[in-house]
Amino acid sequence: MTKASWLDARQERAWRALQFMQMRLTAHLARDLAAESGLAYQDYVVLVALTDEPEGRLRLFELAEKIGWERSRLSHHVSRMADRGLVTKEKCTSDGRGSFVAVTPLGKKEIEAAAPGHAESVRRLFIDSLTPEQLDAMGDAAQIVLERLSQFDPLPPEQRDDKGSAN
Amino acid sequence: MTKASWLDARQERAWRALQFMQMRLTAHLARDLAAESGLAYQDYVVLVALTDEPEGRLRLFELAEKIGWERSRLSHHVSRMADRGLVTKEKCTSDGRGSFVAVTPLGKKEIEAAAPGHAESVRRLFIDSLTPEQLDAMGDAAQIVLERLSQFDPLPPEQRDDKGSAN
DNA sequence: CTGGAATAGATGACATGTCATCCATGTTTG
DNA sequence: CAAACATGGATGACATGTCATCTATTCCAG
Repeated sequence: MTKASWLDARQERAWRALQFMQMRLTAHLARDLAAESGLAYQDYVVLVALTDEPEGRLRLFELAEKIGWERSRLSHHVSRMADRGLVTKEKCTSDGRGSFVAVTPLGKKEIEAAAPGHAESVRRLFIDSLTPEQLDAMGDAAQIVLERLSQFDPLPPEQRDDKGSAN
Repeated sequence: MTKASWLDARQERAWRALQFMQMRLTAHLARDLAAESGLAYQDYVVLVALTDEPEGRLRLFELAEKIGWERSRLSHHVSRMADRGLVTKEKCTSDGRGSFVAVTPLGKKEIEAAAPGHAESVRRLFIDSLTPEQLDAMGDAAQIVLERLSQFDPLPPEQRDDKGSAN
């Protein structure tokens, strides 16, 4: 350890454990998902977000917001998914600039086939390791961090005055 | 929600919050780091792992293990870092196949310049949002998940018989 | 010691993500 | 209404990650 930062041992432990957990967990989940379906984890995220909508479709920017991706990443990825027939792009009539992404029947089929297995993986690899209390504690903590984070986030990357007074 | 999986609402909430936290947090940290130093987050990880060692160097496979990366990813990335003069590769005398990666003075300088700012970001964006108890709880939980995970992990991706009896 | 397996690492082809930029449309304001 | 500006999205160049494969070495069984 020695350096690594100016976090104390405890903080450091927690921080590293979290990072490692995230890394390992997503690698594992992605592997399982790929093995049991033709979907990459990213495809899964997109498809869930879409099928989750009553219309089965969203404007690109809304979808990006919903899943927390950058616009351009989503644009690229949706194109690739469209090539594979998992989604389609539809022009938006009310706003000439925009488009919708919509799940196709194929996409729906794939996601429905993949979801139970994925959920099982999540349970097996993550949820089942923890008590409900621990899980809640993690969820609550994550929520809190997210809320704080959003106070910083919207700012254009410039005006951070660190030691400042606000918040 | 409706579909999304076979997790109950609580589990789902926690799981999603964690994922989002991770995503936002690392994006933010990477942005801060890049703004304040010439380092990408990945560079930081590698350099910390190396400077953390008494010798300032590690075999590639050890480094990969330590930071949880795939070999090939590390190999590529170390090459790029070597091109930038942050690390060097040294032949291993005791094992003709292997090499060491070692921090260079430049790498050391950069990491030392970057570390305090990064630590500050971690504190500001993550640690300070939580009580010490919450932080510990997260760390402990992550540790537990990691340990369970390692029971699955070493298996070659094939022999998973899901509904099986083991564990 | 020798032939086969395992290991360390490099490499190239390809998939994915990021960044800057561009275009078209929409929105605002004088 | 027109000129400036903002927004949604696409795009191409480039950075990064993954996968399969290759080479060189080491290890191990006979």
